[in-house]
Amino acid sequence: MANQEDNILKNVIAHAKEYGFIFPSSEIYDGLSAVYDYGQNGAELKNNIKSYWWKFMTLLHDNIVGIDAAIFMHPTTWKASGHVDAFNDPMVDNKDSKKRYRADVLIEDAVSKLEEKIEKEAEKAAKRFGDTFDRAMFLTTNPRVLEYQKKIDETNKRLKETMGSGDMAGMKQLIVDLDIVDPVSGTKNWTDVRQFNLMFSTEIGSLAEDASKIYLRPETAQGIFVNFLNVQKTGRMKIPFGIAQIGKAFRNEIVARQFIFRMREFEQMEMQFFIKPGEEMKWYEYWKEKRMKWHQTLGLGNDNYRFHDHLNLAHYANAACDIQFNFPMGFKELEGIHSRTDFDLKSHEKYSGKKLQYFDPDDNQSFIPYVVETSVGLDRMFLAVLSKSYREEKLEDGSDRVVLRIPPPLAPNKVAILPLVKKDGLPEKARAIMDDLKYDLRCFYEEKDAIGKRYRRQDAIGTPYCITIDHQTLQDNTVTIRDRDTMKQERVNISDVKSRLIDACSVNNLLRRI
RNA sequence: GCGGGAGUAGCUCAGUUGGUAGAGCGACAGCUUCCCAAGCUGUAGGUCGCGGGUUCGAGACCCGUUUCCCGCUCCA
Repeated sequence: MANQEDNILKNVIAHAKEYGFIFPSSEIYDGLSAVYDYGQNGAELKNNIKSYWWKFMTLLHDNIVGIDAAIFMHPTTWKASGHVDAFNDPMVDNKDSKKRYRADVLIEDAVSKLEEKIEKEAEKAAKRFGDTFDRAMFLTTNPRVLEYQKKIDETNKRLKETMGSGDMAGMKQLIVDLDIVDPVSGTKNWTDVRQFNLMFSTEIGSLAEDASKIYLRPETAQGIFVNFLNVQKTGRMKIPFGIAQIGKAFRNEIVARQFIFRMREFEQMEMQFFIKPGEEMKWYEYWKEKRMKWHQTLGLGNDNYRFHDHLNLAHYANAACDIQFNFPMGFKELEGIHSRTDFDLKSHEKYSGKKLQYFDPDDNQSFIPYVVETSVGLDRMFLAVLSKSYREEKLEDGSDRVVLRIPPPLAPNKVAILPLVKKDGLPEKARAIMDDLKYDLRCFYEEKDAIGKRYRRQDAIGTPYCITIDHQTLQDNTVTIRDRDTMKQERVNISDVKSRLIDACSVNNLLRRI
């Protein structure tokens, strides 16, 4: 079973490359780990997914507007968001409690416990010896104290060394040697110590001495939060309202694998919805339902989606869940829906010294809004569509075909224009038909090879319709429309073709069904 | 990050104990005009992932490196 599913992913990856959807980045130089390029068909599919999302947010909701913030942001942004602290320290997880600690803090705590032990020994001795107690003498001669002190000195020395050299293994060994237990679970079941440096950095300013370090954003959300007031004021937005954004984000993942599921450079489609404090659970439920509906309307199969509640909440959230999708490698996160409270705006207020509040004219009070966030991984969405569309079919006549049953509004090409033969004026007629369609529909023209072969080629890239121009076309202005999924053909008048195809292939019509 | 496997034409692969690369499919051009990939003719593609070593000689052997896949680990 698992093996079969592995093969599906493998075949999808091979198909994606062979038909111009996804290529490994800089492949002629052996590629770059966990970085991929979208090819001629992939770029179209990706743009169509973006369009479906963007229009859903900004056309269907008159209280949601879109922005496009820069990838570079002021470094303090990432202090306020919590990313600098969480991403740049040596961290270690306890596998039982699932809690994450700074390794150096754990070790320092252990040292202070040893110091407390020495102090206790000294107090005990002081009681026993009364006035004759010589503390300095005791501390330098008592064997137990000396043992503790030796351990403290040694630990401090090793901590300094490992921190200085970035020796994570040495730090882990220190945790093991000190028998440090997790205060929550009480176990010593630790992961390796890892330097969390998940943000990519670069320098701004071309003069080396003036250059200052800045980060490539690890999430797009902060671009929305820092623009909260700009948008609210210039757009005269009234709460509740949302700000949507599609853009790239970057994370230097330790392990990035599974094709485009986890990449170092990826794209997010995010909407932050600003609301009154106390109403967050209402809106959280509202957006859970809305977003699920958006996914299911694509028609990839409702059983392939499920909610997954977060048990361990991130530092900013008071409720969070994923919409998971049934990928070839199993159910995995496709979209996150988080109730972020006022964590982000409050933090930006603190760091920037600027008020980030909303004045509510109803009760003449200003407050920091709460936020409900929905965030889709665009590349994951792409993988969801591609992997569920991919079919290896056995036809009635015994032959095979590979078809991408991509929802027509998302398909890279909407229609292929195929003259049955390349003579007798059929190509000219076909070109004329295409010239009429090309403003509204992405067309693909081809006259080479047998018609059946051309149909199969279109199946492989997910073109939902093929128009075939034959000799009868020249007589009565009819063509056949061949359906990708049923492979059935229907003869229709040329004048009816355009509206029919637009009906079936437009993103806007898909939106109407949500 | 650790362990295992793989990297030969666009794709799938072959290449016998080391003697300086092949097939099928595909692509392209022409013929054929046949509505569901399989007719005919011809053409173009590879310094065998990269670097080094052993050897008279390496796609084959050794070392390093890189990319991908699988398992473990990890995953705001």
